[in-house]
Amino acid sequence: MRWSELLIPTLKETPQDAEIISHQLMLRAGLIRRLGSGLYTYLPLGLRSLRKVQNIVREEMDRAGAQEVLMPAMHPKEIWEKSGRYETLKNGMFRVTDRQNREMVLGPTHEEIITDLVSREITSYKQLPCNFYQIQTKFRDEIRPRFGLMRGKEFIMKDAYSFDVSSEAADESYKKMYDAYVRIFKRCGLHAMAVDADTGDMGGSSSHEFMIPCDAGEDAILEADDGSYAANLERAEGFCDLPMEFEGAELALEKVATPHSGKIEAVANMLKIETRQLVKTLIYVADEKPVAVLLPGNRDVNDIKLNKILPGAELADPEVIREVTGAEVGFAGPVGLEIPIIADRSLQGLKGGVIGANETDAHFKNFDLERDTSITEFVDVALAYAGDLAPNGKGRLVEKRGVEVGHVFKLGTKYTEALGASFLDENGKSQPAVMGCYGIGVSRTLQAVIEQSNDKFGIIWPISVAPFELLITVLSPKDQTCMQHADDIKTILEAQGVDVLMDDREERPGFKFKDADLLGLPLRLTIGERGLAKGEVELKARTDKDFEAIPVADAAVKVFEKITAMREAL
RNA sequence: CGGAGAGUAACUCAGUCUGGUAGAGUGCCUGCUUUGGGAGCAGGACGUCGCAGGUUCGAAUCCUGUCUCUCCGACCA
Repeated sequence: MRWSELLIPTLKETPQDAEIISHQLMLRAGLIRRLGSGLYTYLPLGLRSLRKVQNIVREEMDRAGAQEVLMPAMHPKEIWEKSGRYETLKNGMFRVTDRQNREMVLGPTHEEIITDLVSREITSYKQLPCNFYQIQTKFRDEIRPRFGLMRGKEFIMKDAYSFDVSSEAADESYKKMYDAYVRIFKRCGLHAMAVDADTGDMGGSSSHEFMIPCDAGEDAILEADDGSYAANLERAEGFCDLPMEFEGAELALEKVATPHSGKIEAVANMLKIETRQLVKTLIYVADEKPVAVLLPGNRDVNDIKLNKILPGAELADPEVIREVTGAEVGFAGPVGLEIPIIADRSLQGLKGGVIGANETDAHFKNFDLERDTSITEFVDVALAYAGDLAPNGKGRLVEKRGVEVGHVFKLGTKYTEALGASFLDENGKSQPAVMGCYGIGVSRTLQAVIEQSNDKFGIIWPISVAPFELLITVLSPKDQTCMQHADDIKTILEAQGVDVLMDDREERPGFKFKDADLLGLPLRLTIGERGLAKGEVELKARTDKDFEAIPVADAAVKVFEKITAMREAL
């Protein structure tokens, strides 16, 4: 196509409201424009790249045996009530009413919808396994949309749903999708990593997120330095160094005065000890009953883990704490408490610790966890930190940031039971199908590509998702010979299936080169009078420093070779 | 929703403290010159100063309210 016939509004200056590099470049290269917070128009170039990502996704889904469907974006409220998610997701959904005053929601995801379909259409084990996917706009009333396409109120997602006869079979389907995801991100030119993740509102037993490591990422990841383990911080398990024995391990409990020291740091300073020698005792209320949660003094509670152990638990109010411990906030300790005590597993074997004395302005030292108290349960409830030992005992955890571009879940029978998606097995017995769901943020993936691949001049597109594969920069569009050569080469290459953009604008060369680098198409062919005088044109990859002069007669062949090689490299 | 900041030309911003003719650069239009890394000259078009109210002889500027956008936290592909 000709540049002069496309809307490619490049910007010399960086728009004010774009913070991260990929967002800035998407605006500057004329890929997208904002309508409102979290709402973007894809301009011709942006749409071309988006389509390429979609096609890669489509090819790999088809290859993995999934069938494409397209479900409505607008759903009756009732179907969401069946799964119970109308309540849990309420605030995150856009809700609308029709003229009959019927309540509808704009779909944030489609587990309920596909399961409803499957409950009607899939009735026999002979029809399983099956896997349906769609590529569609999703609507979520995000608390805070940000970073352009990274988090929008409306975004394009590929969502797939598998149904199987058993959880073993479901594991197979999960594996297939997992492998397809690895291929998809690789083909998009992304360096993705899969990490253990929390299932959140989706429910189910386990999940992996596909993360693109980059500093602008919204998620924190902990990865073992030998690469043997990686997890979202929300989910990560880490071990502090064991055993936890400190000075005074053999001595009896001894009360010490700690006036005005209701904070871990203050006590540690006063007693001249490390914070990890202290035991943090937090009083929670779950099911209207108080529970004590014990952690090393230098650790914090992972709310997600805690919520799994004590659903709905919230930190107790000061009055409750006074009632339970008989002391002001800050002096709680496990000795003498009459409520259940759960302890983080890293405290196992603690000797010589310091705890609150359940008395204002006093602590105990020489605390021995096994000797001095009885723990109801040891659990993993602490937030993991960089520097912890990985759960497999190999390697130390290192923190990274990442963009979540995909998430695969094993859902079990949560939705199939709620919506009655059961089938008859070989014995004529009715069973709920075992489900999995698999999402890719297609529009987010597109931006992640740019976030991961750019330099100070602009985008560096991987050829698989570049809006065009080749840019022909015609330096003298008014010169008939230049234009004729450019047109000929373009025609030949287009006939061979190469996506060609020809910069035929009447602009000065420097201006066009700057735009070329900003757009970042993988290969550039420069045709100018100066080169043509020697019968040459110039070929340069976006990643090359210098161009290569080639005879104009060989240009089309040479470009096709290069493009083919670039395609094959992905 | 809590915290921080910003709304003035298509874009980047000055002007607001200390009220008195609406500004610059970039971009856009016309012409001439120029033509291998964001050219030069000349001319030109473009503003309800986010919106509403108030104070004042007079408001972009002061006051009140309100809306929008961006950033930091909880949500998530």
